[in-house]
Amino acid sequence: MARTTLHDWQDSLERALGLFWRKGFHATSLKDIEGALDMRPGSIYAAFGSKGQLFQEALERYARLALAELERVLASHESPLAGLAAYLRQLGGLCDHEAPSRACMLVKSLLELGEQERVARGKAEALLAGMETRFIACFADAQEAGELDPRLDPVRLGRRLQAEVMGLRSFAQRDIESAAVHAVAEDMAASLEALRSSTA
Amino acid sequence: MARTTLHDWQDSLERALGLFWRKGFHATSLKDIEGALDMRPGSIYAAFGSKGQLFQEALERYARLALAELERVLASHESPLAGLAAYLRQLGGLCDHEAPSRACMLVKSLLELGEQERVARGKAEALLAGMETRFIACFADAQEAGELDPRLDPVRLGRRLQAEVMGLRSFAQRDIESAAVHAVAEDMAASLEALRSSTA
DNA sequence: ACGCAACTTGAGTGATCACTCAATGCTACC
DNA sequence: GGTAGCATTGAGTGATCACTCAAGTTGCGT
Repeated sequence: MARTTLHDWQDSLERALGLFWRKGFHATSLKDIEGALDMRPGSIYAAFGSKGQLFQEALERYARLALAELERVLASHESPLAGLAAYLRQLGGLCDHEAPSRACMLVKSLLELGEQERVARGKAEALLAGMETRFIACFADAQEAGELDPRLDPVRLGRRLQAEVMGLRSFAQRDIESAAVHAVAEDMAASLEALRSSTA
Repeated sequence: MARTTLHDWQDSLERALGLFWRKGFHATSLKDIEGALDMRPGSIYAAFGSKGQLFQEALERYARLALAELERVLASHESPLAGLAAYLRQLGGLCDHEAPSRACMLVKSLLELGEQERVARGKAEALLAGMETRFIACFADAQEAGELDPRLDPVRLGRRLQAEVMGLRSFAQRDIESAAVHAVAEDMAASLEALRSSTA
């Protein structure tokens, strides 16, 4: 029939994700994307539609990976609270690994995008809501397991945890010693563990 | 001698601050600024030098106002810990007032600016460090007043508080019910108050 | 071997970007 | 009232923006 595609869609998306995560939406130009994907404008538009649509695909991929990582950490711990605490402690190591940015791409997008980019902004909001939902489910699970006082509100705890993660990762974006980030993460994790019922 | 200035420098800066706070650095164009200040490019450049310098002036003004507000709340409470808790609870009302943005402009800038805007980014970092310093001083004061266990580390507590404020305000930027933000703020404030020494 | 169709190219689109500067307007002083 | 001199104007600068499309390239079915 026809010529085979030269570029792998997933791989191109991965490269674009790195760019957008590091530089944000507005500061990333099509020139940057052309360079990172080694593609010319025509191919990019044929594959992804527009800069905005490419950004949205990148957002979704980011959120999928972030949720998968959370699931991985949760699965490797015996209880929901222990899993969440481990997740926080792992975030304490943000400064120690190379990544496009230490801040959460969803938060960066939430703070950067305005009315002009309504659709992408809405996507970021929805993906953050998804993370919140997962956090809430963890606390509900902890209650079912008798790990958490049943009088506490999982929704409230989930939202607080999301705010703490947002704050921790934004704090890590500062030009600061790795130890400071580890310490903040440790304190947050300890607070979480302090919720554990003494009867559990 | 000469013609008197038509525009008030402080007032112009205030308008620019509102724009930058709401839309961020990249999404704010000189056209936007011309409109908000009712000034033509020549006047803007004569008064502020460049878009980047105007942004930096706005950042500094923002930080000065934010610090002043913190001082105001602290002064109106009898103890450092009570003041900080009140500050957090006040942030819970972010959704209830009209403001350019519910998120902190320093955090928005920290997450948005890259290597291209190194100077402005550095300024945002320095101003955040100033806020951190003030938080730390509060905890040190609380220890001197016997309000806080002297074995705790004020630096560590100050950083954790900054991360929580960053997170709370970023969370408030979500399209969410005001009550949810109030609840997160209340929980953070309660955690802070739980630090109070039983002997105080 | 060939021709079609899908993929890729890259010069070019108009719009908008931050910014400049010669001309003009205005006021304070003489 | 004249004028010295700063404030202001706004059309215009080259660069860059996101994006298009006709032409070229290539692999697959026949």
